[in-house]
Amino acid sequence: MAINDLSKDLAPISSSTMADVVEVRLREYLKKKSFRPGDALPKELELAEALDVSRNVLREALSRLRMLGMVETKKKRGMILARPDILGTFERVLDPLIIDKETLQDIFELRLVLEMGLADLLYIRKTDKDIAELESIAKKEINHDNSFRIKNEIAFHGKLYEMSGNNTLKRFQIMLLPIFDYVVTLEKKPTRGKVNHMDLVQILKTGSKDDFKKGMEAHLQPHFDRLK
Amino acid sequence: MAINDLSKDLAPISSSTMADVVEVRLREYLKKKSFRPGDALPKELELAEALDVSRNVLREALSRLRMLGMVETKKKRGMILARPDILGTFERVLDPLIIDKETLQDIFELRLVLEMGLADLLYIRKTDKDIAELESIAKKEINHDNSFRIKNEIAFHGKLYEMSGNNTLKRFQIMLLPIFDYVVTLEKKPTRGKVNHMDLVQILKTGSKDDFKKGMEAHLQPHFDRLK
DNA sequence: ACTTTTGATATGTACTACATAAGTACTATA
DNA sequence: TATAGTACTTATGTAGTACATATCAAAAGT
Repeated sequence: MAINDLSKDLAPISSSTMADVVEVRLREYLKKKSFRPGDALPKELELAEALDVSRNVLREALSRLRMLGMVETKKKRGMILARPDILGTFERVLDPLIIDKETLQDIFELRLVLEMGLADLLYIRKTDKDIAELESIAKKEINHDNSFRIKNEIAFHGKLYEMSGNNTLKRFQIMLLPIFDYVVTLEKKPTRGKVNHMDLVQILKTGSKDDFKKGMEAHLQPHFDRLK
Repeated sequence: MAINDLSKDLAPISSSTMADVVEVRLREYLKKKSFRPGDALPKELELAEALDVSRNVLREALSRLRMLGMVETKKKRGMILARPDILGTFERVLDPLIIDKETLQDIFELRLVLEMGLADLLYIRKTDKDIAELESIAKKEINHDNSFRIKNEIAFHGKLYEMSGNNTLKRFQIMLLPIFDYVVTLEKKPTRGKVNHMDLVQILKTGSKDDFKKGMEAHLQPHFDRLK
């Protein structure tokens, strides 16, 4: 970790290419001029000239901003500022095979934290219709083989996030899921909490928020037991 | 006219540029060949030729992967696969001024969820030393003006995340903080829960995990009250 | 007044050329 | 023989030119 910090502090000296600089400068420029989404930006040639770089370099920087969704370009109309999809960029680097072991573990824990903290939103926003849907999901997992149960596990918890009424949160957890599964399958022991999905549904129907928190804790207990 | 409208509806098919395609192809390629971080990649010219695009286009795509930290390049050595910093990319688009209102609200809630779910990790990993540090932070906020209290608020909750022993989580919340503050300051009413920081420290010292969860809930209650 | 055509223009793509840094091989000297 | 130094090679970084393509705008024709 100390090494990590060090490399972060010292790296930029050699690693700053023109495209890197231009990317930063452009970002500063967009912020400073406080463009609003939809506003038109100067032409490539004007920007390149103003920054005193080739159009090539400028386009490499623009390509990054385009990927992030910060700008959009059309053939004649030019460039306009756009709203980046904050999770879309995240998704691109979320590959279990690339992420280092510590971070994988961190993400595994992160999802546990989310799951545990979900109760408050749930009890503010849950509806009878939601609970009915959740119940039908939970019912399906009875009398099915293991591979089905995994899919259903995803559906169940996904529905929980959906019930939170927070779309960003839901998308976030969907992205985290492969990582979570990856870590879970690394440890081969099949985990089964004392509280199952149907129990949780029952609590949601008639129980208090505290009941649900305790239920979820019991449901996830096998995962927590592995932490140290 | 109907045909015209139709073509408008169907247009987006061709809206991907070469750089977009190459970016995807490269990512697939890296995945398929299951390169490990540190492995050397083919030269730009070879890649460009294989993909049948100009070096320009290839470099625009590479520029994106470089930004994400997926590849690193050195002058003669060529390119190597690297570990992307999954949060670094996130940070780039996390600007309250760009994000739309709904997402801002989502992120606000996301942080509340994290905060509420933190207890389990905390009670697995907290140490006396941590608690002592947390207490000293909490003590400082007595007899100070409001601007100081905000800074201290950040320090206190930051320390909580640190105590979770999850570095990714801590960095994540640091990035979320400006958004959180932004939303909080939008609603001008100064919020103050029934449980303050010193109370939370006391609970951490002598109370149970459940006590802490209830304490945190009371601490954040003013925020939850605003949700609907 | 409406449609068609034409022209202007900004981005997308390709190609060339050279600078620069970094590895490699070869040579000279102790 | 070992070492240091030098020249060469090579891959990326940057600049510049040229042309394709799509789209907006205005002129032209009905």
